[in-house]
Amino acid sequence: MLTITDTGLVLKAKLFRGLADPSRLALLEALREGPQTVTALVETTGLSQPNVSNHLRCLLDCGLVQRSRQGRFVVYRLGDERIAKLLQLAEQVLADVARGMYHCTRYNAP
Amino acid sequence: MLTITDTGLVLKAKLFRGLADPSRLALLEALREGPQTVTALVETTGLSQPNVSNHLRCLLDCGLVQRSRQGRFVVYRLGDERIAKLLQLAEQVLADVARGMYHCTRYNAP
DNA sequence: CTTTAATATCATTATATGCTGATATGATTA
DNA sequence: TAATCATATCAGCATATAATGATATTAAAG
Repeated sequence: MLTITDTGLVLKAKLFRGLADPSRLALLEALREGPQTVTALVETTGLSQPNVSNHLRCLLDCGLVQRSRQGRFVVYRLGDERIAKLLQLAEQVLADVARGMYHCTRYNAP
Repeated sequence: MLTITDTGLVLKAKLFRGLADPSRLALLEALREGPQTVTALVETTGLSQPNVSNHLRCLLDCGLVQRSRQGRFVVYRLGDERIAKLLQLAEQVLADVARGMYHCTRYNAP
């Protein structure tokens, strides 16, 4: 019996939920280009600064990004190369499944 | 500027949200073993029948699973081989990031 | 054609979560 | 040390969504 409370499943769900938001995806995609300061990420994504910090904190807690301070800036980078691979694989899947996704009425962005 | 309303980002977020729930993951993991009827999935996962049907509908709309009728049973299977690859890659990432995920206070299952 | 089995849908509820605006912290420069 | 820049945190609101219980649909069997 594959119970829902199984730790592996819950962790995997958390990982995917980290990726399941357009704002966080925008941040991760931006970081695919290379490390960025918060200010740069705010400009790149057009999100508010608190919102960016919130999402980065979330991604940091989950290990999806790392950070380091440089003077009064904080630089974020992807936490693992395979995060980029996950994003890439998702793109490939979407290339075929995109039509279904597009018409899916659930999980619409606000 | 990588705006949040960018179609690609929104679709990718939807794809990940399809995977971002323990119940749906349990269903997908079960289907990794091979095609299954709804009844079998209910037994395997321990979820209620309406709940399973709801999630399967969601996964179906998004193209993550396919279905076909066999007598009065409906058999579901994964919609694309790469779905399984996504799940596998996620497992590998988790092997390294699991500690962070485990302590992440957000996205806790109900 | 009536009954039963298998699956799907619906309304409701409770919870989770993303966003905003205000504010706090931390680090540099004057 | 005061002022300023960069980032983080917090409370509150609005929305999204997962689960449940009841009910509808579809198909086989008697």
